[in-house]
Parts: sequence; structure tokens; C-alpha cells
Amino acid sequence: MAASIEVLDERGLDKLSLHAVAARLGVRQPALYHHFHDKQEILAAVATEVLARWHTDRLPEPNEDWRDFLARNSHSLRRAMLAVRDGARLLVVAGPRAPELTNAIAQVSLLERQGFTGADAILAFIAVSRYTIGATLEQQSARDGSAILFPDGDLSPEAAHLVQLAEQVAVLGPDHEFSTGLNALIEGLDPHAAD
Amino acid sequence: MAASIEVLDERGLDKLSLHAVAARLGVRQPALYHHFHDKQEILAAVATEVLARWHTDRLPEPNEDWRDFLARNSHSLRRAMLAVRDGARLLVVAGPRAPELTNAIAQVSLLERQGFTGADAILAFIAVSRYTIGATLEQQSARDGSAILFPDGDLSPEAAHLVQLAEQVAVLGPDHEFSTGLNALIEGLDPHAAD
DNA sequence: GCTGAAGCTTATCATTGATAAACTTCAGCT
DNA sequence: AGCTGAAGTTTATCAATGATAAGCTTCAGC
Repeated sequence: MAASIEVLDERGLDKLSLHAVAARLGVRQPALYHHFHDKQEILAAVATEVLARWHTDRLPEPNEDWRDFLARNSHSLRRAMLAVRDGARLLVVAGPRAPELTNAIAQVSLLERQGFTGADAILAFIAVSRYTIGATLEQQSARDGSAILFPDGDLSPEAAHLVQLAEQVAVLGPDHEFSTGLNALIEGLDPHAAD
Repeated sequence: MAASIEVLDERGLDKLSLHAVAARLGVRQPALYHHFHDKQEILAAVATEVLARWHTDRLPEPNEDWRDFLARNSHSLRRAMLAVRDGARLLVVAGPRAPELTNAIAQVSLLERQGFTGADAILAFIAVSRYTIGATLEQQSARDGSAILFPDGDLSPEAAHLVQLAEQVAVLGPDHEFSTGLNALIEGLDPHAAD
């Protein structure tokens, strides 16, 4: 796992080859097949290891506000994805499909104690986790690939205005972008909101 | 593009090979390189084509409520991704990085006319689009891969409760899952919300 | 000192994205 | 009629990669 993460950081997910991992371990490529069934299984193990190392805030404090916990949990997941190159994509293609049971119980129970129905609690976790993954994925892809290009030819006044706004948003930074959406989502999930 | 989409639907993104596309066109694989620089460029063109075919609701009605438009736009993007196999992943790896200028102008302008600052309007679009991508991606991966497995051994009462809730959510269906999060996010973006 | 499992190696495959070099077709010009 | 060049295609060939088969070495445990 450690060797795989090193190779991942150096070459990126697309060029993460078993040969490179094996070489780093001082071993030949087929040796890996004595420990894993196929590449997919290796990637899954790497994804799990990344989460174990960096996604640390998974359990709510005893009487934590549900908003605080959802935000903390989401930022923790995001931190894990940003900790390694192509981390978000790695989680999408090889991440664990089912949540860990004991964590899920504590998490859902927290929301239920604060006014959520059970189903709404689950829907809330799903929504937040999907936003987190989507946002981090796009952000990380954009960072590693080419940055979004601002056209700079002759522009209509409206287009110029738009470009200026985009630059405004850009200087606020990716964390701000992420948090804005996350806070809006969490706010909107409030079961006590006035309809 | 049409041939590529057919192959994509039949074999999935991972097994979408240039050989297969060329075969469908009654042509040899290197012939494709006279029309595209590399595979990435082909995928980008396919992604653009998918959006052009199915992502139809991109422009706001003259005085449409911003909530309605954001929701309509998001559902339209989602529809496009669900229209082809692995559509969400395709968009992530090969989708256009920058939005179309004229559309973006009309969209941002709508939100500005309804109380958003320019920067907040852009942040709103970013948040919604990232949620849409993340949610559809997870949902489509889960559908095509193995469904989330409900453990069915001996469970603690809490675990049994959780499993029961998960089944409740499952019967509501993926569209409901998606809409719940989307509506919460849009609600939370309201610039006039009482703080 | 035998045995068998664990762990590794070499050899070998099929698939795949990509490149090089040559052949065919044909519109447009002289 | 005949030349020319561009467009589009073909065959041949690569290197990289994931995967499998068969055999060698080491060593714990009897």
C-alpha cells in the first residue's frame, strides 16, 4: 500500500502500473498476484488505506450539532482525497461501496436525536457525501489538468463581466468554493426549516 | 461519434477501444488518427455530443424563478449523463472544462436579477453542477457495479434498524435520492434566507 | 531429512494506444 | 489527357500493460 501510494503520487492514477509498484518493492510484477487477485483489488486496498490514514473525523462528538458534524465529516473526507494525487478519482473507481457499519450507526443516530427521521438522516448523509466527492473530483481534475481558461480576445461587455466574476471567484480559492456549496447544502437539509 | 456511443453502450467506458469503434465504422483502427489527435480527443468529442443530444435545458425562461431553473438545468445534465452507459464517468474524464459562454451569461444574469451578487451566482452554479455530477456518478457506478450489499448475518438491534432504513431509502428510488439533495442544496443557496 | 506451503521468478499472452510508411482516390489545374 | 497534391486509408510494427502458467527456492514442522 505504501509503495502504491508513492507511485500514485509520482505518476498519477492513469500511469499507476503494477510494474512500477513491484519495482518499488524490489520485486517482479507477477509477485503481486500472490497477494491480490487483480489490479482492482489492489486499488481498493489503496483507497481504503488512504481513507484510514487521512479521513479521521468519522465519529460525532456526544452532543455535537448535526450541522457541525456533517461539515466536519465532509471536510475530513475531502482532506483524504486531496492528500494523494488523483485521490478523488481513486475513491470513485475503487472506494469502498458500503459504509462501515459502526460508524454509520453512530452517525445516523446523531441526526435522529436532533429531529431527523431515519430515512431523512440517511438521505442527508448520501447527499453530503456525493457533493463532497463531486466537488473534490472536479476541483482536483481541474488543478491537475489545465486550469479553466479565461478567454482573452475581444469580448462583449456581458462576457467581460462574466470573466471578471470568474476571476473574483478564483481568488477566493477552492476551499471557499467548496465550503460555500457545502454550507448551503447542510443548511437546506435542516428538517426544522420553515417551509 | 454515433459509432463511439454505440460501442460505449455495449462495452462500457473501460472497454471502449479504438479498435472496436473503427470496426463498427468498417475501417481500421489507425484511420481514426486522421480525424483525431488521440483517444482523449475522441472521448472529448463524444462527451460533447452526449451533452448536445440530451442536455437540452440550458437556458432560463425569461422570468423563470432561479430555483426552478437551477433544478431544471441540473436534471437536464443528469438526464444526459444517464442516457449513455458510464455517462457520468465519461463527462468527468473528458467533459468540457469550460462552460459555453453565451449560456453562462444568460444563466448568471438570471440569478443576478433575483438578488444574487455576481460571485454568489457563479458559486451557486458551481455547487449545483458539482453535486449533480457527484450524485449521478455514484449512482451510476453503484447501478452498473454491484448494488450496495445489505449484510444479512446476525445483527445488533442498531444495525438491523440501519439496514431497515437503508431499504426504506432504496425503495424511494434513485430519483428521489437525487432530488432530495438537490432541493436542499438549492434551498440553502437562497441569498434572501433568514440568517 | 522429508514434505508442502508460501513466495518468488522467468517466460509468455492478448489487448491496446500510438506511429511510420506506403498505397489509393480524386479534385483541380495545365 | 495527364500531372500533382491532399485526404484518407491500409499494413506493419511498437511499447506498455494486466494477466496466466510453470517451475525454482526457502523454510517451518513433523
